[in-house]
Amino acid sequence: MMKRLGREFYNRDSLIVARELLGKVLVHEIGGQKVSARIVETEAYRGIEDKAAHSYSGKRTPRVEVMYGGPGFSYVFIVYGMHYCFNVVTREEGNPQAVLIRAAEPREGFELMAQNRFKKSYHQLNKSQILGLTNGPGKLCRALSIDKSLNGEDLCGSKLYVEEGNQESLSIVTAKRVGIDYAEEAKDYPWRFYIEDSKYVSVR
DNA sequence: CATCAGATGTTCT
DNA sequence: GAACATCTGATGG
Repeated sequence: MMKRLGREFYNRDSLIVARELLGKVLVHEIGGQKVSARIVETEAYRGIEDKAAHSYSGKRTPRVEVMYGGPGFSYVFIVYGMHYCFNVVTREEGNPQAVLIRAAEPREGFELMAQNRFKKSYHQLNKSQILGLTNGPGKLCRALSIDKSLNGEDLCGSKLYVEEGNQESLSIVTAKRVGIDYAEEAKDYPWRFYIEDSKYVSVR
């Protein structure tokens, strides 16, 4: 049984949390079932001063409200009208930062993930479907049954949380964030991180 | 393989 | 109306 990350882990700058989440395991327990995946790709969104962040310039709408709360809660929103994105809220109350979880490697609950993504049994999936289970922010949410009902969920609880992975040494790649062409100079900031040798990274 | 249209909730214009 | 922290299926190489 691995240790669950506590409140203080999340109460730091998004750039630190984004790096340190790599290799950790995202867990969702639903009705006795446990689904989990090893985080391999993240992006930091640094709040008020980050033109790519939903909370840029202190913008405050019902959607982003949870980003203004304390650290260690989930921020789930809908992108392009049909997909969910899962973030962990970082920094103290009033400082609206977050880390987007972009990709992960399936670890437990393969059957449920296969059903959620393809309405098929895991052993019926081809290679490309297996690699496509959780290699993107929307896919990951679908596979792990993460939707808007989990917006604002306490990640220090026992339903949706992150736990330590094995203490391996990772080769981390730093890159530009994805899908934020509108963000002017911020679109080029190197605030995306991924594990170099993972097959589940969304884009290279 | 690559490219592209189409799906559509929330926010902003 | 338009744009968006995306994915899928169709079409052509």
